[in-house]
Amino acid sequence: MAQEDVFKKLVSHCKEYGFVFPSSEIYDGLGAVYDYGQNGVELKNNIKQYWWQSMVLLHENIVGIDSAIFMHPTIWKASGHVDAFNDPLIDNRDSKKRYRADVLIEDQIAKYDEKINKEVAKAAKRFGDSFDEAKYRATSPRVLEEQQKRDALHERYSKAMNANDLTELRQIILDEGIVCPISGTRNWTDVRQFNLMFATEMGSTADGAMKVYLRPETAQGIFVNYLNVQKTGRMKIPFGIAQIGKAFRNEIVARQFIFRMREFEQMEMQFFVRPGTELEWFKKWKETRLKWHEALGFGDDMYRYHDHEKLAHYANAATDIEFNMPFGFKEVEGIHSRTNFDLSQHEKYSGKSIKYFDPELNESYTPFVIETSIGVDRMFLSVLCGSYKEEVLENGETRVVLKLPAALAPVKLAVLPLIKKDGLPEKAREIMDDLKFHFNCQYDEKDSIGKRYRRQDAIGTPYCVTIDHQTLEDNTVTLRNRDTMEQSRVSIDELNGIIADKVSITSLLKTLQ
RNA sequence: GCGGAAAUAGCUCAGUUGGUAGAGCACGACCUUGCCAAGGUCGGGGUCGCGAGUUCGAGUCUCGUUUUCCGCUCCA
Repeated sequence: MAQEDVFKKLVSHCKEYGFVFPSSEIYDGLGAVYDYGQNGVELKNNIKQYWWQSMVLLHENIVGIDSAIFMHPTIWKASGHVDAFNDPLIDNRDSKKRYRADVLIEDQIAKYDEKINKEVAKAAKRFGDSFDEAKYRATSPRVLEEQQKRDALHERYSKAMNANDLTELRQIILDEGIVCPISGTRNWTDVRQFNLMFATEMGSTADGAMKVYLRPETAQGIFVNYLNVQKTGRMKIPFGIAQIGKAFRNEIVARQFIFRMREFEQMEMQFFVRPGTELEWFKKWKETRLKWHEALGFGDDMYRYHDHEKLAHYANAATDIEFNMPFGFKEVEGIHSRTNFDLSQHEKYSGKSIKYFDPELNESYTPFVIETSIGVDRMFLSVLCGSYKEEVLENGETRVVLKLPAALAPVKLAVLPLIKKDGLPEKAREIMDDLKFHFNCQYDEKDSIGKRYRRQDAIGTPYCVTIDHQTLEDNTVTLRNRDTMEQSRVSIDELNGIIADKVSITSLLKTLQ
């Protein structure tokens, strides 16, 4: 089966079995926004728990925070987010190329300047003047005409830019007869402002309301709090701060199911180190993070590093951990050496010193930062892609099974009375009432036993126990394994001991040590 | 954003030159059965994505629109 088909089936499977639903579906949906269903939320919570515990429990020098989604707007000026993504863009329908509208117009202004200079040069030659003299005295009708045109255009353009008038920008392009350098046509779309950040207003909208943004990344919440945490937690460098939270990006093109969403969740850890040691720590976190992924058991060949050659403005080293999705190797996690860019910027824009005093060196400095940043939703998708299997059984039938790592499975155990009479349901309920305190159990008495096993396979439940007539006599049940489909007879008293350890996050964490 | 394709029940799909909305699976109740998607009876569920237009009559034809998929483009 082609990989794309697998992906399509996986998307259907997610909806059919309560993992992921399109947002606002009964209103035709909302682009690139998805909701997690009853099984999806369990899987997602387990992923978050696995990450959080691997960071905060296993590292004495890493603590967590939970910062607000709204932050002071100047933070996004300091971080570079406001300037970096605020361009008016226009497309040419024939060449299908996209241009910055302001750049097109500025090029046009430059063309007028060229013309004017040419005319001036001619005049200079004619009258034996120097170029500057000629320019100063330029009075030829041609020069004046071009100058007027240029100045008019410049004024109109500045006005439009200041007013952020996109319709006017487009009109200027049309009026000036600007053509696409590739297609040579004037078949332009509307001008659109692409700002990556969602904005809203805080306070009364009547007047004096402050424009605030929904955070496009969680990292800044850590940076602006790092000194609070360091001081109140008596943290010594090197130390880290972890955070899980929602972030929002107004993506131009958001596709590929939950891979690129407009509202998404990040798990970020910013690690503060002494300047000069950052590349050592970068290397260490690269390795640590890959191990975390590999511990899930999907196979080490499903992952690879992708080192960045073109670095972001804040980084001096960067790599991605990619997972082999049905649509190719795709970034799931980024590990960046962010230098002291963010902290320095916040010092500059806030005017406050946020330097760390290093008691060992007896000096103050702005720490360097190693960031590990993973998309929860991408992680969720990679786990599902790695788990989704269609197996051909001995009898020739196919079963769909999610071979989820037991610690991540939404339901750990299904409790199934073989038939729904003769006191078997009552006995099953007794077992449920005992085990439900230890892990997530599901009771099912509907349909044949085989059908119920398959239903549990489809949501990735690692274990099923079946209560039969023998159970009433000797207090034993059959324990069925999802992956091997093998059954063994065990005592009810042993159940918790056998299952609890295998399905706990702790068991997964221990493999990291 | 551009181009192409698609949208009918929870899922997968059928629906003839325009003439009363269908199947399988899934779901609910009851009966039967009893360890890997069993059988029977009955039942619930769709203004055919949405909005116009043509027509006596539109799931079907036309236009618009929304959403999804595939390419391109974009993605500190």
